[in-house]
Formats: sequence, structure tokens, C-alpha cells
Amino acid sequence: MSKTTTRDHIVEAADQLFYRQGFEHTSFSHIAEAVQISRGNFYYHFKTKDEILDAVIGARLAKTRAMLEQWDIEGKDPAGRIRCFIHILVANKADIKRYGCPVGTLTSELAKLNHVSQAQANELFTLFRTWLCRQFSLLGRAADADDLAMHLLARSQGVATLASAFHDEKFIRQEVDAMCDWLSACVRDAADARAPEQSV
Amino acid sequence: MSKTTTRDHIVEAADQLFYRQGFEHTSFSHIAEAVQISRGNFYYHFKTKDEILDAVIGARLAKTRAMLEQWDIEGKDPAGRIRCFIHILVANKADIKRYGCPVGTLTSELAKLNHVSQAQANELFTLFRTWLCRQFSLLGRAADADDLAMHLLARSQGVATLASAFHDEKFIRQEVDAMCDWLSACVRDAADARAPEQSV
DNA sequence: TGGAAAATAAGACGGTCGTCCTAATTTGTC
DNA sequence: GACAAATTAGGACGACCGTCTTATTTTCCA
Repeated sequence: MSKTTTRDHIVEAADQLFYRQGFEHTSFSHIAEAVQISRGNFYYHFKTKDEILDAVIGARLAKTRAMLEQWDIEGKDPAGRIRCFIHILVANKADIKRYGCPVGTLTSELAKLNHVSQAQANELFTLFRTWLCRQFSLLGRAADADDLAMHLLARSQGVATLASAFHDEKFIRQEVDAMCDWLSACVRDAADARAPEQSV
Repeated sequence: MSKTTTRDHIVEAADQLFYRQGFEHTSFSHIAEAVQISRGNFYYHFKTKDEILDAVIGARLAKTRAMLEQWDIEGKDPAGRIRCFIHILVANKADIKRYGCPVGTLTSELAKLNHVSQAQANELFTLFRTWLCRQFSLLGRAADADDLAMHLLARSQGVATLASAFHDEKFIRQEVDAMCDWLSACVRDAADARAPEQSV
């Protein structure tokens, strides 16, 4: 059935606004105007603003999990799947240029607010981290898979931050290519380690 | 002489609070309490909150410029100076773990607020960018100096973001080492380009 | 030492915030 | 079609925000 309820509309609008304006700067009035409902109606669906944040993070987690699973069943090899991750930056370059990375900026904001949902938001990072870790393991780099995952995550974050600061989409493409080259080198290293005598 | 005025105290306290709690979340009351003055006294020194932000950014710019100049006159080679930049992450690792990078997080917040001081805050990034660019040029990589500068800036940003999200200081050390290795490879490539026949 | 200038304190102001209560409306079921 | 439940609208509430005015205190120089 999947009928879209008012609650879903609220979460969706809050998601967008939290991303574009930040969590704290987004008020009930902003969301109410976006969803076209009265401000008082919120209390029926969510008792506090923090509950909305929880729902937004939950929605993002679900969406991310679905995306990663989709990549898993698309039948590519691990390197191809990692390349899917890297190319998120290109696919969302317009938004990233304007608002940065949704995960990184939310995490930073909640850290400064010392918000109770910090840990839940960081779970978004963990989702990517463990997924990447598994891909690097399948690639034959089980020994340092988590280091490679963290390295790639960090580079993606840095690219998003600078692309946003300098309003530079070309920089995204450039660094995405560099990350793909780095990934290829990773694959080569793994192959060499498996059969060093066959290396040219 | 250099007597510390009340104005300086305000800027200093605001600087800290903007870093730790964010600009928007920091109120006049917070700053007043930190400086131990009455809330009404602000208006004598600053007419608006935005003026305080301007002063804070100005102070950070001055401090950064002084730091870069210091590194310039310390007589090291360009690679050593770039290593100074990389090691900021280690020197400030405790703060970075808790609050992220002062430049990156402020830039992100102002971008979401669509704040008028966005450009001035981004100038902080430009300061590092042009300085790094010059160092890479002196290193013999004039052709792609700006690309290298942006790459290194992005990696630093990413490290700060993830170290903060995962509360992981070890990750900082790890990535700093990796960046230093990368820098050494840059130097080697530059040397090879200058005298390829001498390479082993 | 007296008096102008600089600096500070105290609080009023309109506005917005998140929260919460209550009445009206819509919806679904017998 | 009646009635209970689900949903929505509207607005009151106290608190805090940034701003601004005014009165008081301190500083400093003639």
C-alpha cells in the first residue's frame, strides 16, 4: 500500500530542511510551512523536536541501508561496489556544493550541540564504514580493510567540505578520479600479495 | 604595551564558544558569562552579533597569517613547512576530536545559515590554500601545485571530521603519517621530473 | 580635584522559539 | 446516519533571543 501519511511528509520536509539549514536553525514553523500544516498539529505526531530528529536519522539510516544492499545484489565485484560509493559525490555534486555532506555536517552540528542523538547520527558513518570494510576484505585486503575504509571515508568527507567552501564541482570530479586510481592501486597490491611471482 | 582590553576578551571568549558550541547556538549571555561582564555592555563594543563574528574571523585570519609567516622564516625547506601544516592535526588532536576543525565547521555552519560572513570565513581556507600552493611550487611542482594544495587540504578536513565522529585520536596519527608519506612521494616525483636519468 | 569622556550595569522591547492545551474537523465503523 | 477515534487548527505559555535605551560608575586629563 505505502500511503504517504502526514508523519512521513513531516519527516521528509524536516530531512531536507535539516540538511539545507541545519538542525538548530530549522524551526517548527519552517517545517509546518513546508508541509502545509498548522504548527499545533506537530504535537500529535511528535512530542518534541528531538523526536523529529530521531525520525529523520532513522529514515536516513533505512535509506542508506537500502542503498548499500542494492549495491550488494547488483552483482558487481567489490571494487565496482566501492566505486559506487565513491561516485555518490558525483551524483550529488550539486547539493554537496551548496550544503556539504549530509552525514558529515549533521554529525558536526550535533557534536557542537552536545546532542543526545549524536551516537545515532554517527551510526550513519558506521554503516558506510563497516560496509566498505567488508568490500575491502573481499578484495583481499582483510588485514587493513578497516584502515582503508576509514581512509576512503575521510577523503570523501574532505572533498565534500572543500567543494562546498570553494563552490567547486570540478574539484569533486578531480578527486573522485584520484580516489578511483587509489582504489585500483589497492586492488593491484592485493593481487601482488596473493601471487607476487606473477607480477611484471 | 599590548594591554588586553575588554573588547579583546569578548573576541577571545566568542572565538572559543563559536568553536565549541557553534555560532548560532552561542548567545550573548554565554559570552557575557564567560567574560564576566553584563549583557548590556556588549552594545558599547559591538552593535550586533554579526560584528562579533566578523571580529572573531578577523582574529583567526591574523593568527593564521602569523603562523604561516612564522613557518616561512623558520628556514626549513618547503617539504618541512608543509609537514608543519600536516602536523597541526596532531598538535590540536584533543580539540579536533571533540569539536572538529575550527575552519571547516565554521564554514559549514555559515553556509547553512546563508550568512553574510561566509566569504570572509572561506578566506581562512584560501589562506592555507595559497600558502600550500606556494610551497608545492617551490618544491618543483609548479604545474599542479594548486591541485596538490587542495588535495592536502581536503584530506586534512576529512581526517578532522572522522576523528571527531569516531572520537579517534589514533586515526589522526595514522593519517598524518600517510600524508607525510604522500608528501615524500611528491618530492620524489618532482626530483625525478627534474633529473629523470638519475633515478634508480 | 573637578569635570568631560569612556566604560559598564541594568533592564525594557518586540519577536521567535519549543511546548502544550483545547476545540473543531475529519475519518472509519457499526 | 450516529458515534467514537483519529487527526487537525489555533492559539496560549513561559523562556530566551538579539537589540536598544538609559542610568551609573570608572577613568583620565586639565
